[in-house]
Formats: sequence, structure tokens, C-alpha cells
Amino acid sequence: MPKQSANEIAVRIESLLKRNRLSVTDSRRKILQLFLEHTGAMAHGDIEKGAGEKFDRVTVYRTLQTFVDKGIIHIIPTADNSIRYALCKDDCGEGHHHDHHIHFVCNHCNKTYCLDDVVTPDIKLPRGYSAGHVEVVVEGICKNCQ
Amino acid sequence: MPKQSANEIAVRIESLLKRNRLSVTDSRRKILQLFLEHTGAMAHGDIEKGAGEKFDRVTVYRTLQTFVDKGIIHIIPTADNSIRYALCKDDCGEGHHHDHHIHFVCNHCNKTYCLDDVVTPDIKLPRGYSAGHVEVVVEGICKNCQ
DNA sequence: AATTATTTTGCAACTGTGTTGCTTTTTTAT
DNA sequence: ATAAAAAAGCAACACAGTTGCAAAATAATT
Repeated sequence: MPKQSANEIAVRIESLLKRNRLSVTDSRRKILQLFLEHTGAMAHGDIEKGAGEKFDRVTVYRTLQTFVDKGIIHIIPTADNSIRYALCKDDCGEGHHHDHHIHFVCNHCNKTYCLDDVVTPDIKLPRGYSAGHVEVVVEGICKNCQ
Repeated sequence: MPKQSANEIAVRIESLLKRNRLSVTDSRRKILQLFLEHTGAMAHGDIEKGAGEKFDRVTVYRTLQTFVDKGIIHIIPTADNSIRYALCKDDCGEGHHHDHHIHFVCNHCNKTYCLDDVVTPDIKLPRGYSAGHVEVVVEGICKNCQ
């Protein structure tokens, strides 16, 4: 993927907010920018620190929650019980996430990646169980850390 | 699995503790008993409340940590960021967990189950990534809630 | 462009979870 | 029975996340 220019990112940010009928505010712009410029998932702390300006913790929580609700970002559970957030692909919308890809956590650099091209496998469950969402998290070494 | 008698459970508790060179204490006995009598995984809160006698929060944390270290129980990550604990099968020991089964969270009764007979699938990763542990959590409806 | 209505922010306070240091008590080894 | 080792309980703390509310910013209306 070619690196996006600052301008392209700015346009995309406005478009994302407008499309979701969200007020355009500083914190939302900055946090979206972070996601668009950053490869890999981010923890709440990364976001709070990374946003340049200092926003209130509560604002960051609420902004992230709003983005999750609108289908702009999704939550990645990790083994160490720390939530991470990552951008959704464009076909997620309000009330329906479809992120059927797996997640990868690197044991070396500790980054979390969405492997968008690796779909979650079908799991054959015992009689009586019916499957809804399947979440797969693979731990290992990422391509940058080999 | 036939229901175990109170006596069988008591014997198993002593054996588990002895085998792992752990002092035999009240809290360890009671917490182990909980795991042996309870189907499905438990959150920290369940354990603290369920243990009958009131043990200090810290004691419960330390006991659980000890059991994890010794390979007696293992941790199940869940999407809502609340850790659950479940008994390991007998071949786990200090320093090496091998729980290659998947976990199931029921959206109705909210219980978490270890599906010991469903092994984690092989995941084909993109070039450059190497896989270590694979964690699969399936959400859906369990056999008791159908 | 000014005013009103709506939304979002930041603050303070609070809850819940997990941790650490230290002393007392219990368990194990001698 | 005694000494050594391990665990329990307590207080204090750190951190993550939530809620209510007043002030500020944004969007809609005239």
C-alpha cells in the first residue's frame, strides 16, 4: 500500500466523520489520524499518549467507544487482558462489524496486527453447541522481527 | 464423566497439592475444590465468592497465580476483557502448559467452557510470520441453553 | 450572521481490579 | 518440640474504566 499523503489522510478523516454523522472535533480528528498513520493495533494508553495534544482520559474512552459503535474501529482481545483497537475495513457500519480476520500478536515487538487476508477457520463444535463469532489470536514472531 | 464423591475430590486435592510441592492450606483446598466441583471456567469474582469462607482478595490472587505457575489451572482470555480460569488436564506441569483446545463462551448463560476435544486449528499465516500459541474463542449458544 | 439546540468536553468523584511490602500466623522440616 | 520456610491477612497503592454534571464547542435554525 502506497503511503498516503497528509492531505489524503485529512480528507479521509473528514469523510469518515461526516459519513457517520459525528460532530467534527479535535479529539476525533487526532485519534482517527493516529489510526490511519499507524500500522497495527493500539492500546488505550498508546492512543492517549500518541494523540499529541493531551485529551482527557474520559474523552479518549468515549471517543473510542463511539468509533466502535459506529464500526470505524474494532476491539482485539489479547491474552494479557489488555484491549487493543484497530481500524475496521470499510464495509463495517453501525451495528454490524464483520471482521472475520485473525489477529496476530508478536512476542518480540509486542505489536498486534490484523491479518486481513487470513480468515477465521470454521470450527467444528460438539453436538449441541452453535457458533456465533469466532475470535482467533495467534502469538508468534512477526515479519519485521524474524 | 461420573460425578465424583466428596471423598474422591478430597483425595484428588491432596494429591494435586503434594505433587506440586505446595503447602496444604485452607484456601488452596477450598479453591481447588471449587474448580473440581464446578463445570466451566470461573472468573476471579466467582472464585472469591464461591469459596464459602471469606479469604482475602490477595490470597485468592496469589493462590490462582500459584496454580497457573504450577500448571494446575490455565487462563482463558475473553472478549470482554475479564480473565477466566479453568482446570488444566493432567499433563500440564510447571513451566509448560499444553492446552491446545478451544474455548467457548455462551452468549446466553455467559459461562465459559473448555472444549477439550476440539483442538485448535492450524492457521496458515502470510509469509514471514511464524506461529507460536494459537488461542481460539468461539461465542455462541451452549448445549444447555439451546 | 446571530441565536438556539445539540453534542462533546473536561473535571471530580467513584468503583473495581490487581499489586506490593510488611507483619503475623500457619505449615513443613528437623 | 523447635527452627525454618511458606502463606495469609492487612494497609496502602497504582491503574483502568465509569458516571454525573457544568462549561465549552459544534451543528442547525432563523
